[in-house]
Amino acid sequence: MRAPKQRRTSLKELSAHLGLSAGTVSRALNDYSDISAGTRERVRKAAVELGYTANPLARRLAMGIAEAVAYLLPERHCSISEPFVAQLLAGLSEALVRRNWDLIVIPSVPSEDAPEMIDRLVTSGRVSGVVLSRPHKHDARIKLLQDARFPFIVHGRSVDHENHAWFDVDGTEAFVTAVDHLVGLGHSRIGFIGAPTYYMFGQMRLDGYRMAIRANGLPADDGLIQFTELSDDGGERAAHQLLATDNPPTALVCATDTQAIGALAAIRSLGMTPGHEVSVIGYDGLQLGRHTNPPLTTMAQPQADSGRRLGEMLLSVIDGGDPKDFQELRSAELLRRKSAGPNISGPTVAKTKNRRKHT
Amino acid sequence: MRAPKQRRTSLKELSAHLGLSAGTVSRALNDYSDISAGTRERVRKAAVELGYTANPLARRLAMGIAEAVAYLLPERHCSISEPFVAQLLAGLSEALVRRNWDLIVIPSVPSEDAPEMIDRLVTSGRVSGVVLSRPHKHDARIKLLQDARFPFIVHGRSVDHENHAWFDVDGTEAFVTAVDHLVGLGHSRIGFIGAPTYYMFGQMRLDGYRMAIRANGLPADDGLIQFTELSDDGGERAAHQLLATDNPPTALVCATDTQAIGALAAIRSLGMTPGHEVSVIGYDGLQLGRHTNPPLTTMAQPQADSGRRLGEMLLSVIDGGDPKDFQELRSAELLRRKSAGPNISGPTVAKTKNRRKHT
DNA sequence: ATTGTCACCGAAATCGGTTTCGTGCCAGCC
DNA sequence: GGCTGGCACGAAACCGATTTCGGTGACAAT
Repeated sequence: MRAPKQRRTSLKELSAHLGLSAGTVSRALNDYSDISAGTRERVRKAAVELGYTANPLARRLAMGIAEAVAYLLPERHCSISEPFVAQLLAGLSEALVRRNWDLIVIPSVPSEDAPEMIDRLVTSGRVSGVVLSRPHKHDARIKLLQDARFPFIVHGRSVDHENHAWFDVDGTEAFVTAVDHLVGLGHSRIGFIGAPTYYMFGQMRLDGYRMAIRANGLPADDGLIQFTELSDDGGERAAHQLLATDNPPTALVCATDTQAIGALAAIRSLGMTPGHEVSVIGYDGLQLGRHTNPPLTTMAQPQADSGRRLGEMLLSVIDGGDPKDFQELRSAELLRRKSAGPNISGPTVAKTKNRRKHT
Repeated sequence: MRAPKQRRTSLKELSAHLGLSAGTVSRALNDYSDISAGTRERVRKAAVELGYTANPLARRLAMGIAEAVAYLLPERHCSISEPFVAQLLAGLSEALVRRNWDLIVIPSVPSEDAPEMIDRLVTSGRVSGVVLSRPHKHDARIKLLQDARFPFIVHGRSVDHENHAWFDVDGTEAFVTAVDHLVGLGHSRIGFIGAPTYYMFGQMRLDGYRMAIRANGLPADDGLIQFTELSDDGGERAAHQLLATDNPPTALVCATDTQAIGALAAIRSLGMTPGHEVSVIGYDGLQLGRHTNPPLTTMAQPQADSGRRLGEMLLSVIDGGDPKDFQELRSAELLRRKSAGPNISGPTVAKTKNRRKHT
């Protein structure tokens, strides 16, 4: 009833206003060399006066460029890692907005539908690139995108990460650091609460744990390892399992902070004090960890600008860069709070010397 | 080097393959009545065989419909509420994908840039609707969208919510419930840790608190009210402030769960036990609250399907529905865990009878 | 046999841009 | 003066669809 929907000025109107042809105006605005400096400026001025900007839909169709990239939402049961999603999207969209590109969000689909989803994405022409996160070790989506020769970048890695662009934090290194820290505190029975190993990050964090256990000359005991879902509930259950054995660990490293928070609760519920009888180290660097009981020692990910970097790198790949040139590995760093303390139990190591389950 | 980029089949190719004109094929696929049933089926079949789907960019241009909506990311310092963003986006995109519409994410901008941002969104033609969240009481973006007569829906409300579509949880009611619960537990000095009141949700939760205080015949004491940022740090600081007075509250209600978690930490750091000496009720229903120390009693939001509802309602508005017909209010419900217990301190009420700070 | 109707489809305009190609004009040069 | 060569711009094709309009053939009516 009030102001009508703002009508945008079209190229045709602008060119009529200037007494020029549409093609000329278009070339003037796009810095073609066959336009005189005079008219170029005249066109520029008129464009801002009339508030002209090219209709993105028309331009995208004409140029055959989507000017948009897709972000594939992680699976729903990864939901606890969601605090990062918003940060990531903010960074991503900021990187894209500089080119006036759009970021479109694609809901996750059951893995059997992945081929169809990728195909739609690739052939529809809606997007010129894809960001995918939380990759599986053998991720069907990655293969499909590679086969289609479609630009993409992975937040994380896959077993085939030699051949694609990615941005990741070194989870293996982080768990070596975490275990080393606990060993330095006198712990020798260190449990591992892990994520499903079909996730690449789950595997790598496990690798780091195992490497560090061996490097420190500790016995490998699969009884100290529990895989569980990515939630506080999962962490709590796993911690209960590990602590209920006859020779329980004195320290736990967890694949995520939320699991670690569940582990803290489990320890308290057994009448023990986390960071005293049983130490806990998480992974993520959640802000919330500052106010858990006790404050959570954790491997903090440097992910302030990961979204922006992912965006920039993907744009480079879309521009024709070799994906192999865009692989970036960051390090997590130990954030010492209060949940990891010195081992106060006696030297139980000897007891376990020759004790091994499976294998 | 392997398979070339999948070329999509165009309408022209499909029509050539069929020996029909492009227009006819298009109308056949779009159920025009002037196409014989025979050819319609023939076209349908050929379309699936050749894997034809209309190029979205071309269709959008031709029809003048963006087939996409924008989600405006909340401001960065709202970051702690981010766990919800991913859920919301998942729901939203699922609602849109049924129509084959896209969800595009717009980074937040400083409020002085809001007019330009909204203008670009409205005139660019990239989107046919907007979802905005965490609205301010007087939100410039809302006014701009209204003036432009552009379809939008608000996740939350504004002072002008009579006149636009929205989806919200009743924060006022929730805080009445929370305060009533505490009063029922014998508390009479109940503190409030709030969000900035330029946010509509901040104001409404405060309103609920004040209403319930008055309704229970308790003295209004602004010394029991602290506004702070939406984080655990903010909650901790605010709780410290409130508990450091000579006549501290025996219970706290917090505008968000993260603030409440900070408050729990503050109480512990003062040597007291949350849920015993001082009770705490949060708001959100974060999963993590199950494993705080003690488990956090909270007003749980029913937001499993809020994203989907927002999407559906926005689509209805875009389809020409009256925004006033699409306003939906949900209720939060009290989730009793362990952080709110009976008042164990003496009847300190009398002492405060005539004590009032600021007015 | 001519006309009118209806069912069905082709041709062409359109959406709003980009890009290729061609052309008029003027300067330079022999 | 005529020829060449740029410079600067216009005309038109094109991107890949949708939609309007008009036309053809069959068939019934007169």
